[in-house]
Amino acid sequence: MAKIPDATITRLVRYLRVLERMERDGDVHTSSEELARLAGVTAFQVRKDLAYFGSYGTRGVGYTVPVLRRELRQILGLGRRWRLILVGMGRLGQALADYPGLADGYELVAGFDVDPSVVGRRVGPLEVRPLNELESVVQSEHVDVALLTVPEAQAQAVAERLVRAGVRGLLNFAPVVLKLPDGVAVENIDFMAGLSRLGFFMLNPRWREEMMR
Amino acid sequence: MAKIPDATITRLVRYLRVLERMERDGDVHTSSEELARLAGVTAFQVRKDLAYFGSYGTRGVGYTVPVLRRELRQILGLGRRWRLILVGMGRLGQALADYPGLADGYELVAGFDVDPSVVGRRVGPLEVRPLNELESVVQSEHVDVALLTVPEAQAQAVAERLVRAGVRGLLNFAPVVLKLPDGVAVENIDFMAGLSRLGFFMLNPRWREEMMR
DNA sequence: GGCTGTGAACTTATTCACAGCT
DNA sequence: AGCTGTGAATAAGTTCACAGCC
Repeated sequence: MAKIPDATITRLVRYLRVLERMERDGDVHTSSEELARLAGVTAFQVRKDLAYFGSYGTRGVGYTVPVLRRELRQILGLGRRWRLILVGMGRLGQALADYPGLADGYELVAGFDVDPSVVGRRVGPLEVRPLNELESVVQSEHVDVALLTVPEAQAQAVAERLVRAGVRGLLNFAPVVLKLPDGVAVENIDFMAGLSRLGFFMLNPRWREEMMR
Repeated sequence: MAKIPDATITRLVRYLRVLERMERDGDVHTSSEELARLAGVTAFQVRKDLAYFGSYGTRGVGYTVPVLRRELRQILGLGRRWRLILVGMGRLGQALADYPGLADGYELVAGFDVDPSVVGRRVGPLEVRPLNELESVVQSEHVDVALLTVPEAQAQAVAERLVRAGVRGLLNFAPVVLKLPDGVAVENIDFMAGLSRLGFFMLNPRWREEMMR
């Protein structure tokens, strides 16, 4: 099977959001046209993106919202409930701990911090544990993914500990490029990088067509 | 001048980070080779990315760290100090308000919330203002960018208010695709989308080469 | 001699047109 | 007749090889 552009994966997430809204609104039937409009892409793109994975619609008819939704959730790994931990329970970690949207496809099993004044506190559904329990909890609780919300300076070291302990995926909120072995999936949520890109686009409003200088 | 891939912009941010570390470490001189290694890309890519904007090195010699750093900051709009506001002072907003990294190229001028129990409180360097002062502050304080940290349900409406008030850039933390007029720069910081992509990559460790099914 | 800057080759991604089902 | 699924055409982005300059 063909190699899949990772822009496709990003778009699948969008389609899924659109479908989930449709399902909440009670819509049962849709088309590549409508999906495209609501996701802000072209109908060609929708069909091509889906075609990488299979064929989920009916020619001449369209797509059935709950069916396509289920398939996309499957593809994106939301078929299983990933087990997550939060590492770093500062304000960002705390905000994530009781973000209700997480409850959907994920199970938050623990939160860690080094700071003794935070350890033991209850945050959302979690009691904060000391960082030295990290390895044992990752193993005993079969943790899949860590949300890394520690300060920049510690991010690389903590990430390495997590990988050694057996975590397979990392959602990194620190503004550093983590160097980790292959086989570990990493996504970066880097708002400072976003701000810098924003600066560029504001300075160059016509950057899509022509460039400054 | 040529059209610039936006992947290039994302990489420029990385190069800048590498250069800033080099400068802190006192390195004055570098090469496309070294930059590439530290940024995790190829030397060709570094040179091509820079070439879109000008020529900042010396043939046979390499690049001067402070010079290239200054140029990249210029390109990414860090030459000027953007004026920011925070809209939504929940835990995420609060975490951003006293994130020290922001102080660098940005000036946080105000924070807003609807919740009367938050309004008036001091958060980091800010006193939280009521949302109905939004328009007047955006104008009087010449706000460039809003960091949008309101709940999903309000994001679109608040974004529209911000744009009408004259904000030119939006860093959107809500998991929705904002529909806004052209000319407004938007960057999305969407950790739920990141988690979904992570799920895909964990299910398909060889996604780069071959695909499942 | 060595490293940058860049046109040309190649690879990947998107757009399109239409064949294939229902 | 209508809308999906997909091979082929086009466009975009990356890699490369080497010309240009220090």
